[in-house]
Amino acid sequence: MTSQDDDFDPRDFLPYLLNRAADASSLEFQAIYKARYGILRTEWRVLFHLGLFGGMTAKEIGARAGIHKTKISRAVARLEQRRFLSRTRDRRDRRRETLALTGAGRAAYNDLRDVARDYDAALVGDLGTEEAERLRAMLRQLTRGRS
Amino acid sequence: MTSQDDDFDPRDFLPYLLNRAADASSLEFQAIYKARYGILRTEWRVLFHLGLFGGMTAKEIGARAGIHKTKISRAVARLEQRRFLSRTRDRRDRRRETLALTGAGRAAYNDLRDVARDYDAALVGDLGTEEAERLRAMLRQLTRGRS
DNA sequence: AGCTAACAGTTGAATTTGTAACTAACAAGC
DNA sequence: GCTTGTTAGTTACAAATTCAACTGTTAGCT
Repeated sequence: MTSQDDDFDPRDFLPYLLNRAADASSLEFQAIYKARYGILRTEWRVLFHLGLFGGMTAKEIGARAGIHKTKISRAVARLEQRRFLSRTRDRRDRRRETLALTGAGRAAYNDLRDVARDYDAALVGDLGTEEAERLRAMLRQLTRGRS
Repeated sequence: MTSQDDDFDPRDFLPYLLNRAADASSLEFQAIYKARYGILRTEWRVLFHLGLFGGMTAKEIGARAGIHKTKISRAVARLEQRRFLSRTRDRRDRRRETLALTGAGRAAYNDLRDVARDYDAALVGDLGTEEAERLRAMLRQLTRGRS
């Protein structure tokens, strides 16, 4: 497959384009949750997994979101400090602790979910509804089996 | 625009899907340039801009790639240490220095460009050629005006 | 029971990044 | 020529991330 020709422009490289679009599209939203709740990207992700699925362990969040356990551990500690979540140690298996949002955590989740919805709508507006759906499908496919 | 309904699933959020696909699709390639040349992502990006466009200043690379000048500065320093690039201070404006790949730098660029081409082809294989072109166009559009 | 391996989660040290302040060089106005 | 403002690039310090080693707990095997 490897060729000698000089006909490949790395600016077209999909991982490059994906990274740039990901960075660009995250920037504004990131500024919002940082300003409103003083949280970082990993913390927002933990928040949204708990908001969406209810109680989960750190391990499960990491597995679903593709985030390393040390990052989760530190994000959970900070969210706990800010009283956005609480931990409950499992009776059956005392290594595991189930995480759940507090009232404040759920309020933040609901707020940010709404902001995300609006922001997503703006992006979809740029692309057209049908194209945006195509995009989501392709992004899921690229992630599947590779993460 | 903001709604009270509960009908938005953050797993569909485009920045989230973009970030996951970007991470997933970068991982393998990242492992390759790290293992072969001991370089990081920003260093690879600097390398590929220089390989593609020839001599440029750090500022220009940063502007084109959307990378902050401090990251560029450190990436350039490391690439210089590894003898992948050399600097030439401009006669006309002695604040500026033009960067250019050395022989070793060009060899690394050529090698990695080929790897990138093959890797890109594998991703395109997953999506289909036409869909992949659509994807690139959408990613460029999302980046445009937002970065 | 006693031993070993695996697992959930945390922590410390080294690396990397981000923010702001800095140096050196140029440019424009007076 | 001298001030003031801007620019290219670097650096210092704080914050975040990674990697490996660690604690405490469970499960399996003999």
